[in-house]
Amino acid sequence: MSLPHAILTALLEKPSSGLELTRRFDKSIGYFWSATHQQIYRELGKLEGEGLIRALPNAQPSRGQKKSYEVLPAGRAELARWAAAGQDPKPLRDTLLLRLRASAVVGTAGLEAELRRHLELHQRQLAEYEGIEKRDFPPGRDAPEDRLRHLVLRAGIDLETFWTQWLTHALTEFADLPAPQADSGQSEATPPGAGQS
Amino acid sequence: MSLPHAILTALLEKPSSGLELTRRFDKSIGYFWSATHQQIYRELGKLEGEGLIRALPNAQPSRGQKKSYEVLPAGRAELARWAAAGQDPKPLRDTLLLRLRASAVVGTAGLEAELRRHLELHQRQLAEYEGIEKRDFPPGRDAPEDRLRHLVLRAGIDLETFWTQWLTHALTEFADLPAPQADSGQSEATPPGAGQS
DNA sequence: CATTGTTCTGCAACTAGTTGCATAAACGAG
DNA sequence: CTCGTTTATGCAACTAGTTGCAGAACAATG
Repeated sequence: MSLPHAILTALLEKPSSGLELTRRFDKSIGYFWSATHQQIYRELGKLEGEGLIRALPNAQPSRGQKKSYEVLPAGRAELARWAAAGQDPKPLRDTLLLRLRASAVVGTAGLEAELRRHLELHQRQLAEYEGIEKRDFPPGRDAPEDRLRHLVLRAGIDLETFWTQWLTHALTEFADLPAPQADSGQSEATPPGAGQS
Repeated sequence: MSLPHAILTALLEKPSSGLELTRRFDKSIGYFWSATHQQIYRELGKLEGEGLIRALPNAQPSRGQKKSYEVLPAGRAELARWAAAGQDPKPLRDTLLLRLRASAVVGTAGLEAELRRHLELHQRQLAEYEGIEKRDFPPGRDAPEDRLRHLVLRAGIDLETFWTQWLTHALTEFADLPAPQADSGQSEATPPGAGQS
């Protein structure tokens, strides 16, 4: 139940149309809460129905016609309420870790390349974040809202740093592993051409 | 599409009934892929239907009666295929960061307590992981599968470490913020009792 | 002005995960 | 032996997110 609030935040920062929101989600906001344009349109409709936002009056409402929204007081109040409410962090869900664990049973074949690929992706993302930091947060800004936004960006940077370090470490571990077998489990006569679904 | 593979992994490590699986998901596997017992039962049914696992013959099949499963060769093959296949890391989705960003617009009231609470939760989790590390991975083990499992645990430890550090940093930032206002945005006459839902 | 491509909006169907509850056997206590 | 509790299995309905596609306006071009 966070997408509506992500949209409210984005609209408070700047009133926008569905497509503009989509683009902004692809950039800054999407870095920690991604959404497709279909989700966004659907949610805009709901939010309007609930009286939390409204279409800007100037643009006329017809299909294929740009329609911008702004947040109403009720929307702002709801966002404030939600931001302060208690919410537990939801447990991690990571397929790479899962695959690593599966590999402990079923063999590490092919995994190393995958680790390398992920390392590269995370390095790229890290570089992008650091570019943003240099551009948007030069030393010596301290409007409170800048500090908060910087804090969020820091989380992104530190997370990507963590992943690149962990992946690098994982790769060195792999380097001196016995050798990638197709199956290192407690082999119980797995026929070579066993097939599947 | 990872739950079936998580189950296959768990069953390869040790054939189990639905409830046993549920318990194991609450512990080790659930640390990076959580699942409820309903999900697990549903998925066990599907996997059996697809011929990837089968019920152990000894136990009789009646409701309320324990029924254990083991992985068939086809299941092992499918797991190996999946573990080696390419999968992009899916983008971060974190409500706390989102709420922090919202707070930059709508005011930081109540947020500090929430940060503190999360800090405590992450510290607790970190302590638990470290306990497991001490217990299950004493120095000097190097069976390849132990190394892999340790690597996964390391990821958990390092992630929790990251969060505790980031949250600590965030709290010091909060300490010298102007003062938590109910609304620090470009105030446009937000009536105090504006509403909700 | 018909044709084609792009921008912008949106519906519908599907997949994955969650919540709430139902049922059946097993076991212990009165 | 029956009543309540625990263990174990499972269905059904709901929520959130994803995928695939389609339609309306607008702009460029022959």
